[in-house]
Amino acid sequence: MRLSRSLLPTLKETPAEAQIASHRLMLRAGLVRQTASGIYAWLPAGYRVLQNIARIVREEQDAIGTQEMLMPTIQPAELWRQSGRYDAYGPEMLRLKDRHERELLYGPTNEEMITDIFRQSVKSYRELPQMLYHIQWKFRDEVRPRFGVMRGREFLMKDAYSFDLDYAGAVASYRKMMLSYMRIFQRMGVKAIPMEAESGPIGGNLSHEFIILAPTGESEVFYDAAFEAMDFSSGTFSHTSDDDLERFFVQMTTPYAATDEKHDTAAWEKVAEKRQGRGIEVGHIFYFGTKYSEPMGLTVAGRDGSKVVPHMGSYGVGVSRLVGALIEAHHDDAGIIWPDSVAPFKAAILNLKQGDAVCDKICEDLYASFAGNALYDDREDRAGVKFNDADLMGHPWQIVAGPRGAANGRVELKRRATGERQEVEIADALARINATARNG
RNA sequence: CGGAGCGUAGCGCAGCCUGGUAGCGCAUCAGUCUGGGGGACUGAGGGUCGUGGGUUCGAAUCCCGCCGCUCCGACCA
Repeated sequence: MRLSRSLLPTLKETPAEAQIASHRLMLRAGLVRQTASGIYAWLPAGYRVLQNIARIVREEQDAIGTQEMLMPTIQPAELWRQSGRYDAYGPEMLRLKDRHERELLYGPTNEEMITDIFRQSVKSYRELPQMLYHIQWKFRDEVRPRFGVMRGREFLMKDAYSFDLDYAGAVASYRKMMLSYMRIFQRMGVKAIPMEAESGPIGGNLSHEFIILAPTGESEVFYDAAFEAMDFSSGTFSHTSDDDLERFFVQMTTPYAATDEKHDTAAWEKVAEKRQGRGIEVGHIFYFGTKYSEPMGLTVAGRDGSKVVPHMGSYGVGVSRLVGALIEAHHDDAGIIWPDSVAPFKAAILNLKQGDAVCDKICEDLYASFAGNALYDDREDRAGVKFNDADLMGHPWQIVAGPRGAANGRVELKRRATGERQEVEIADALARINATARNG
């Protein structure tokens, strides 16, 4: 994108409503604008980040064999009556009526709908197990939205659902999902730790929430330093091997990890290397057996012809929340520091002397070589403005083209995360940038 | 849902207490000079003061209602 022709409204001052760092920075960096309490519009740069996060989620879900689909945001009340949740859910659910007075709702989650769809078409044990997911907007009418996109009312969530013939199968699905989640968060450059959780209104009895560490997180967390060295990149564990899944699950659930709600001081005392900090919940997985399949009449024929009620689980990642959470984990006084894998652009190109033939040529050539994956600051502004905006927006790399180096065909390359700057040949700058993994 | 606060130009704010027809900084536009960390000067544009009603000769200012937003606490991907 050319900055001079982009809707990328950076702010020098912080709007009064923003309190925490990520909210302030998202507004100042021109990523989002609020349209109502807890409801946000995603501007071009913010939307690119959102899509990058969704892309990583998608790739890692696909990698363990989860099928992507898309369910609607609006659901009939009837389905929720079948599960018993229509009355149980309470005022957090946004209820609507159409012109015929039919009762509808804006989905806060999709267990009922996926169960309904599944029961219509799947009739035999031969078709199980299956895992399905979609990335779709949800609405929960929070009493008190706050923290920008981290606790909005409308939010983008990846929700997945597993269907297995029995408990053992469901546990395997659950572990695959946990593995997929660890890979997702690792690729986004954050340390996530699964912690045992209450299963809440979704129901069930096996549940973990994924907490990423950030100094401004909402809850206090306690964990064993053993988590810090773990690596989940592909190759370390196979999602098709039961032994690997077992080994993985044991590794994840053996070291101590708890939020303040479930903190056990006696067990904590025994941890050799203690870590304590703040955390933000970005994912939550549940096994809930037949909580929905049973009342909604989902059955398949078993091997012997008898009816089998599938065991289910559901698995959520807060995609839009992650945008805020990643900023909480990666920022400094000057602005955002995007991990390479989710940054809206690979690099920013700063033309320090717009209108200078040599600078313009260098920048135009550079910009063309990025094929749209760079932000070209071609504004008629002074150097300081461009430096500050680039730092604020958090591009992993800045390529600075000014008259000082341009005459010798050199540019300055700055790494946002470290602040390191050096003058290099143009080709070297491109080589170094391309060496950083685009997709994490 | 309990408690508190705010709404005046794109953003940040003053003015309100003690009514007299709106101001500051930044941003924007034009021009000149500048040119490697938010530059300087000159000039210009932009606000039915959230909204409806009331009091008054006169309301941003006082009174009442409504709407919106935020913060603290209880609750949540």
